[in-house]
Amino acid sequence: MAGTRRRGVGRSRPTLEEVAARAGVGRGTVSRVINGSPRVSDRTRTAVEQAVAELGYVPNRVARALAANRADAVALVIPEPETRLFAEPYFSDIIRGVGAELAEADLQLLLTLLRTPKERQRFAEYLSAHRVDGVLLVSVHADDPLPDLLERIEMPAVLSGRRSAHESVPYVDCDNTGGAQSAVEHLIGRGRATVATITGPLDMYVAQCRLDGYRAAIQAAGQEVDPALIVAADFTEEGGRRAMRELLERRPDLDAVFAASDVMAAGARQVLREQGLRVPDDVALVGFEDSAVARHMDPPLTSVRQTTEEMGRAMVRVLLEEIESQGERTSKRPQLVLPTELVRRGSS
Amino acid sequence: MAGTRRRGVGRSRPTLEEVAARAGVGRGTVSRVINGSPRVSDRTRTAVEQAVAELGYVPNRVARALAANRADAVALVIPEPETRLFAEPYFSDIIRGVGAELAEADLQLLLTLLRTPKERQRFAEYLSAHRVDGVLLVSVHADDPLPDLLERIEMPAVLSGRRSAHESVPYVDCDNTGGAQSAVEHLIGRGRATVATITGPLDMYVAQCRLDGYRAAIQAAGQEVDPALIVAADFTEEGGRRAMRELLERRPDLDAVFAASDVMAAGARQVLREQGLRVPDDVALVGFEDSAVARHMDPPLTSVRQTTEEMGRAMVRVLLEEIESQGERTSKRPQLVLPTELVRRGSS
DNA sequence: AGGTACTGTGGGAGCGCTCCCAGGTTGATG
DNA sequence: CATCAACCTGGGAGCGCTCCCACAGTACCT
Repeated sequence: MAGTRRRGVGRSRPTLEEVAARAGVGRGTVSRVINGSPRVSDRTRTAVEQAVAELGYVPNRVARALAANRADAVALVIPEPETRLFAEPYFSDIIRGVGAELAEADLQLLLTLLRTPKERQRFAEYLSAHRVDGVLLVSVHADDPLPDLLERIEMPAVLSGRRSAHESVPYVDCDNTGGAQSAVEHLIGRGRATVATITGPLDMYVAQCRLDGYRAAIQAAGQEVDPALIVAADFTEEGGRRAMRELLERRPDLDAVFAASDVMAAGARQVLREQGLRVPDDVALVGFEDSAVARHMDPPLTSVRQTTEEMGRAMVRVLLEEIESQGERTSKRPQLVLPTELVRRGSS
Repeated sequence: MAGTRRRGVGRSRPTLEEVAARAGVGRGTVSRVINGSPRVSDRTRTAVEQAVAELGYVPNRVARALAANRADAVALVIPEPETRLFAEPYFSDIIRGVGAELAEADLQLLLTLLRTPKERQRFAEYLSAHRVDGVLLVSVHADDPLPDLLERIEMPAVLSGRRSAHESVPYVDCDNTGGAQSAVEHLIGRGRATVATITGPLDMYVAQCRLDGYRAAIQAAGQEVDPALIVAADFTEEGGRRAMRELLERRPDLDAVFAASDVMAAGARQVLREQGLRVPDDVALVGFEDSAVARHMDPPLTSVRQTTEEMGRAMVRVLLEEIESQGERTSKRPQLVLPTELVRRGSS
C-alpha cells in the first residue's frame, strides 16, 4: 500500500549545513539563530540571517521532528457520530479558531475523523508513533475510552466541553448554565408566564447544565419549577417534535419554550405550526447554539450564541500549556469556561 | 514560539534495530517485511512478524519520512473567503470523503485554512519544506495564484471544481450542467410554464455551467430562452432576495424559479413570502447543493444533490495517481466529473 | 568444472536536524 | 596578574528509518 511513492526531483533545498558554511559559522550556531536562542551574538545572528535569506533556506521540519523527538503537529479528533454534526457552524468555528491559533504557534493541524474501529486503532498507533504533540478532542461522549487512553500514554489533550461536573482532563467549555438561564430570563422578561423547556439527553452533562440554567431562571423569578414543563429529547429534530407534542398535551397553556438546541427548536416550531400556534404571538421560542438553522427559521430563532471560534483558540492555548508542562507532574489541569450571549430574533 | 517543547519521557518504543536483533536478522530485512517487499523468504518474514508482534513495534513515521524523503501526508487547503462556507454540508462531506480515503491509503490529513497573506506565505514554505506529498484544493477562485505555484514547484494537486472549461490542473467536479438541467426539466415536467433562474456570479465557471443547464432544459422543452427570466446574483442570501425582486418586476407571471444555490433560494423564498406568493402553489422553487438550509426551509426545498463525499474520495484517488506518476512527464492529467441527483421536496 | 543469473540478506551510509559537551573568549573580581 | 564565572561557539553523536551495494547461496545452463 505505502508503495514506492517518491518525491519529485525538485532542485534540492539548502540545508542547515550549507547555511552554516555560507555564513562561516557552525551548524549549532545556525540552529540557534533559527530557533531564536538568545545565546548568539548580534554579529553572528546577522550573518546567519543574511545567509538564510540569500539561500532561501527553510528548515526541514521532518528532520527537526526526528531530531527533537516532537511532531510540530496537533491532532483535532472528531469521533464518529459527530462527523455528521460537522456541518454545524459549531465545528466550522472551532476549526477556524484552532487553525488560527495553531498557525500562530507554527504547528500543523491534523484532522482525524474516527469512524470505524479500524480507524480508531490506527489512530492509537499514530499516537504511539509520535506523530503529534497533543490532541484536541471535540464532543467526546462520556463513555468514550479515548480520553483515558490519552491520559495513560501521557499524551497532552484538551476537551471541548466537559463530560461531567468533575471532569479531570483539561477542557474548554462554554457557559451552558448561564446561557440557558439568560435565555429563560429573557422569555420571562418579555412577559411569558409559562415557560417550558425541551432538554437534551440528560445523561449528557451539557444537557444537564442547560436544564440547570432553566431551573435557576424560573426560581430566580420566584416561580416553582413544574416538572410537567420539562421534557427530555435527544438533540434531534424529530426529538424536538415529539417533545413539543408532549408539552402541548400536558400544558396547552404554555406560552414559551426554551429548546436546548436549535435543531430541537426547529422540530418544535413545526409542531407549533401544525397545531395552528403562532410564533412568537402564541408561543415564544428560544434555541441554543445559534446555528445556521436558527437564522433560516421563520421567524428567525432567538438563540444562545457560543463564542465558538474563541473556544477553538482557547483549546489550543490550553493544549500548548499542557505540552509545555509535560513531565512536570503538576496536577493543575487548566480548565476554562467561556461566556455565552443571547441573540434576539423574531421568535421571541 | 517554537520554544523548548519536549515530549514526555514515555517508555521509549522499540526501534527497527531492536526488532531485527530479536528476530535474528538485519535491519534491512525488517524494513522489507514492514513495507511488504516480496523479496523476503517466508521463514524470515514469519520470524520478523513475530518479533514485531512481541515487541509491539510501530514504525516511527517521522524517521521514515526523513529517510524516504516523503511526508506521508496530504494537505487539504481551504482559501479564505471559503472558510465561511465551511459550515456547509459541502465541506463537511468533502472532508469526510477525503478522510476516509486517506485513512485507507495510510496518509495523514493536514487541514490548512488560508486566511491571511501571512498564512499563505507560511503555507508556501511548508510546501517547500517537504511537509506534504500532495495538495487538495477546495473551491479556489479563478484568479488564485496557488494552483500555478503548485504547478511550478511540481507539487501534485487536485482541485474540487474547475476554474474554467479548459482547466489544466487535475480536478474532480460534479455535473453542474446536468444537475441544473434536470432541475429545470423537473419544473417543466410539473407543468410550470414560465421558469426563471437566479444564477451565481457569471465569472465563476460553476455558475456558468448551471446556467447552461437551465438553457438546455428550456430549449429541450421547445421554448425560447427569455433573457428577462435570467438574473445573476452572487450566491448569497441577500443576492437571492434582490434577484427575486428583479424577476418579479420583470415577469410577474413567472411560476417557477431555479436558484443556482440553496442560499439564494432561501433569499428568494423570503421575497416571495413578502409579496404574498405561495410556494409551491404560486411559484415553485428549486435550489442547488442540497444543504441544511434546503431541509429547514418552509416548505423544504427541492434541490440538486452533489455526491460530495464521493467527490472527496475521488479527489484523493486522483491525487494518489498524480503522486505515483511524479516525474514521469506524462501530460495525461486525470479529470473527473461526478453525477448529481435531484432531491424532491415540498417546494416544487 | 566454470560460468551466468538470479534471490535473500546484512549492514554502511546517509536523510537534516537538535542536543550537548568541550573549548575558547571576554570581562569582572580577588 | 591569576581566577572564575558568564558567555559564545563548533562539531560529534545520534534520532529511526530507507536506500542500495555487496556478498553468499542456490539453480540452471554450457
